[in-house]
Amino acid sequence: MGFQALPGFRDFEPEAMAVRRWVESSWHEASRRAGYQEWDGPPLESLELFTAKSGAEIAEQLYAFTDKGGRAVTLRGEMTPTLARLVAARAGGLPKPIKWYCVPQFFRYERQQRGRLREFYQWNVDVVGTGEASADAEVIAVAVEGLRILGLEPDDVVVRLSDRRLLRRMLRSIDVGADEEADVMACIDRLERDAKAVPRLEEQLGRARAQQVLGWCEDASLAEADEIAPVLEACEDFGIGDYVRFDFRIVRGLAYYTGPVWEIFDRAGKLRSVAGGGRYDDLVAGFGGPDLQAVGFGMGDVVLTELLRERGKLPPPPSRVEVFVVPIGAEMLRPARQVLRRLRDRRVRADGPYAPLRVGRGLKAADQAGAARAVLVGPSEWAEGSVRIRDLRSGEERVVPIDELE
RNA sequence: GUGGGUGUAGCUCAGGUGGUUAGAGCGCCAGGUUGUGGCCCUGGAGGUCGGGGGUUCGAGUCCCCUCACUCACCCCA
Repeated sequence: MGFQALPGFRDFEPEAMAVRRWVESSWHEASRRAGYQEWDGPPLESLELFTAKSGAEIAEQLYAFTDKGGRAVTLRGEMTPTLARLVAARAGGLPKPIKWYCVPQFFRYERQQRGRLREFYQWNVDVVGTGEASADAEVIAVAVEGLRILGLEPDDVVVRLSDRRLLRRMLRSIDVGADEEADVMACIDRLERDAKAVPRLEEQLGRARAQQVLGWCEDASLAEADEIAPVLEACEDFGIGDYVRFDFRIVRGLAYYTGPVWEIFDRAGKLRSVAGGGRYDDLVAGFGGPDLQAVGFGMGDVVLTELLRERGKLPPPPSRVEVFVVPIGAEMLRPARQVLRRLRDRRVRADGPYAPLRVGRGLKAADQAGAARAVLVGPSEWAEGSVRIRDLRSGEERVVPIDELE
């Protein structure tokens, strides 16, 4: 059987690579359109950077090991600690708001399943240094723009938005204390996918209060709450109203969210979330940096690509070259190389055979390379300083002087 | 880490209750002759049937172990 990629790791053969680049290019495009600058950090970090905020247990989920210098290190499993580190070190000199994005590869030591591997690429977009709802809406709009560029529309995906402050306020109104809050939130978070969540909620809160919580999950009027309305309003302005919907059940697992939280799902609800984000105003300070508010999101390539495939949105494989040069006879091999060189100088993607071959095979190779045109370099035309250009689709041919070839 | 399902050529899959040199389609390569492709015809390469062990005269087919994939749990930064 030989060697194969480690579990949860992927090979990218040209076809898969083209898809990855296509997805990534939409991420770059959407980021740049909104004025975000790309940045990156090291793929290997000190383990402590990750355990400092998340606790030692996080090491179980990380590709952590001891390096040859005896340092406890880990492949990065997320970007937030690195971002916090950079911002903590440099924020003083940077104009606010800081609008940064990155497309790093992450590693997580977890059992793989659909939509979840041990290695993946994730688009991260963050705004640091403002608490305005307009920033929350903008990062959502940027995420949606990335999806839109890929051809995903409101009937393909939905942004479900809630707010930690609203959630906390509502729970306080039925006397859920700070100590029970985390457990109750965890229940709400899993109401959809876990049948046992409702009984557990009733166990924690009693039947009456649990019913109230379930009622909020169906209550659309909560979208008018002070915590939610400004974000929704700004989303309307940014033209993504059709994509965004208030949903009380969105909690997000992370403890560090402090305001709006949201996740993007496929409309069919068959896949894991495509993206998730929210406001984390205390995190930068928590990493020893200045007190800066922040908002951002992450979008992984794995679920997104599955969704695109399922919806039939993947683009056809790109052609390898535009032009294929076919020498007619062995003595035309050298002229064919010179033609290739001329084309490539003119930034035309062009290819040709290394060894003599029959014209029929040459045209077949041209077809397989995805070329739109074949350049036939034959003795009679070459003697007059010309080549024959064949349109591979229509079959039309014309003789063109080499000097005019481009 | 726990449990269920699956594992035959590059891809998609056939291979009743164990029986001779394991098959098909697609793809790939080469011919159908030397200046014209996509169709068609012919041929070829490619598999230690995920791996190891066991039962048997004989295992792709049965049993055990292991690895991988997959679904769920866990977790989801």
